Amino acid sequence: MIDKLVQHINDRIDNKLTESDISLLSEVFHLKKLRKHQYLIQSGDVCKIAAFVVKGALKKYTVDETGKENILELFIENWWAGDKESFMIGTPTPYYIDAYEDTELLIINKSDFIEKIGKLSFISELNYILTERQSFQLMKRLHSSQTLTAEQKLEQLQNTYPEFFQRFPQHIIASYLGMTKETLSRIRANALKK
Amino acid sequence: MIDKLVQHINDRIDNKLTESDISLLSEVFHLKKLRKHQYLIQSGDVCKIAAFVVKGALKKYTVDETGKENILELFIENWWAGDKESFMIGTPTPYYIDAYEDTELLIINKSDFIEKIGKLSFISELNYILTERQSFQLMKRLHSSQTLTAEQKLEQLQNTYPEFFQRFPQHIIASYLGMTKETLSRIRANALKK
DNA sequence: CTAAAACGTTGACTTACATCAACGTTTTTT
DNA sequence: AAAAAACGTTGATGTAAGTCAACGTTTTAG
Repeated sequence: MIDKLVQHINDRIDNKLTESDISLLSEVFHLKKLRKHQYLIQSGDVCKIAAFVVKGALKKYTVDETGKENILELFIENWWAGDKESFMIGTPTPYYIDAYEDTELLIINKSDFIEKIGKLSFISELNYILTERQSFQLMKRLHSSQTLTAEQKLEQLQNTYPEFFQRFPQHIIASYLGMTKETLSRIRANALKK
Repeated sequence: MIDKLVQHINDRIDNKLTESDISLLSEVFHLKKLRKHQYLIQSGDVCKIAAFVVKGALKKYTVDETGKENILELFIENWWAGDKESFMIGTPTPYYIDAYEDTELLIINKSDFIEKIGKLSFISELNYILTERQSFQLMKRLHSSQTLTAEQKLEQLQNTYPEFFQRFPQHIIASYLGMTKETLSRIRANALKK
């Protein structure tokens, strides 16, 4: 179970993990299973965990006054799910995260993170790499959100994360792209004609 | 000149800079002045510098086929201007950055960054803090971009960065918010009525 | 000092996308 | 196996914001 996390880390850092690193990870991360539709976090919670997705799929979203879900991130295997700002700063999260499929996570709680692994160099290194990549991707998504047509947004997602289309239904993809399911449906029907 | 940078760093890291840290910074950063409308970087360049804004104001934007500017970031005093992805990875930047006012920057080039300061702990710490904050802010901006009305976007910006309204004309603010200058103008006229 | 840009506003018109609603199909639940 | 929920599509209609254009004001440049 911990193997996928170990490999995830080894793929990203300079020096491979040692046996003792790995046994420390096994100690502080524990397995959590979520059934489809179960929440990992809910709006208003302070996010006290970081979660690595071993298996399954989740979505991160807000809910507006009218009850409409607005999806910000989708997570599948080898992604980290959670609200990093809430986790790091301790502010209540505005997001919900729930499992879209039955899901297995490796969870670490905040106190273990801070006391036991937060200061290890491989964790800092990983954390930095992931945060930096996250910010590069968000900059691109913001730019796309502000400049592309619905059709271009779809095309871009098909190029960057084609796996999402295998894992999530269209109304979820649509929300992630900031459009309605009807618009996405029409665009796809249109694209097929060409 | 270096003082503002020193203070910027001291405000963000745990242990204050030593005299030798400061003299190292003075050595690797040099002052660059940009006249209004001058470019700091242009689309297609590999961004080989990081720039701290001592005085002035800049904008970061793309230009589409029709020549329309699309502003992604605005920089004023105490911000870092540049394309971090291009700087770090060495890919050509898609952005232009130019001075909107006469501007003074403290510049460090990539080789000095890597060889002389990149591995210092205060630089890693600063870099991490700024990158993390950037990613938190981008997440919020993405969410706003996808969920708020033009009027709500304006209101939010007035709350988060009121100083922008003193430094940049409305058509620049409008582009930063992902709307046209006409829309921004009408929204403001409307808001006044209330 | 004068000309030229840059800026902001307003009106008329257009458009991309949202909303609302109905319906058929597939998947899940019991 | 039946019922319910989730999903995807299509049509009719609405609307927020974009486009185009004109014009007055302010700022900048020669």
